[in-house]
Amino acid sequence: MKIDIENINKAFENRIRLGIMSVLMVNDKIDFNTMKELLNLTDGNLASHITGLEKQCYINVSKQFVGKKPNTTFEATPEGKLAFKTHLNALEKLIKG
Amino acid sequence: MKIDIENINKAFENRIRLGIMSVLMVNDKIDFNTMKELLNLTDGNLASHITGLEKQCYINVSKQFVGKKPNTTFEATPEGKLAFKTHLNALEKLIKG
DNA sequence: ATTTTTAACTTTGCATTACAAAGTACTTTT
DNA sequence: AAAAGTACTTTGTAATGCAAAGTTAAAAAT
Repeated sequence: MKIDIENINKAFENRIRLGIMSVLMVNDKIDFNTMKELLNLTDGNLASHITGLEKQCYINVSKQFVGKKPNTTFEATPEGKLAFKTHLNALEKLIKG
Repeated sequence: MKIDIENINKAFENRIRLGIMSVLMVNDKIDFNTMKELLNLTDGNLASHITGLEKQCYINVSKQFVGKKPNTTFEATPEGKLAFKTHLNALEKLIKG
């Protein structure tokens, strides 16, 4: 009865990144400020977690103008979605002994 | 659609502590070395996470002799079980958007 | 009797992480 | 011109994670 702790992805251990990914599994695209409010974060904190996930290629960040305001949006990559699902499976297995 | 990230307990964020608690939800008591092997940890690493969980009163640690060997066992406190369940509920909610 | 092993830590040292707060740059609204 | 919004980056500090080595004490082996 050895326990599978390897498939628990370090990138998703943190609750903020867990939150970000959860949001991005349900919402195709979401912008900076919406995410910030959903998760109740400071700008800097969100930005840094986003950078982390982007570096691992789990999300894509794109910038455009909406009306005349700059707008940054996030979306999960296929790779990110897969990794997150794997993570959730590992979590589930772990919890169910 | 604000997201509940507060009920995600920081004490259980780490995968090792998550593993420890999962094991202790299923197994009433478990000893140091069994836990160590289950989770594939070094002595020091297990000891430090155990100390963390004990300080929060989520687990109890007891020592006795089995045969003639010292034996340390862990068990989750009622408080710990409740906190862990709350954590899992928060996780589930989060994941299901 | 002395060495080795087992159990369970504690300490050390280093690298990483988390996060608030302040600062930056550029734009737009007032 | 001043204030506010968007999206960062930088700074500073504290906490975390973890392997590896060291410690203590009892037990088993030689």
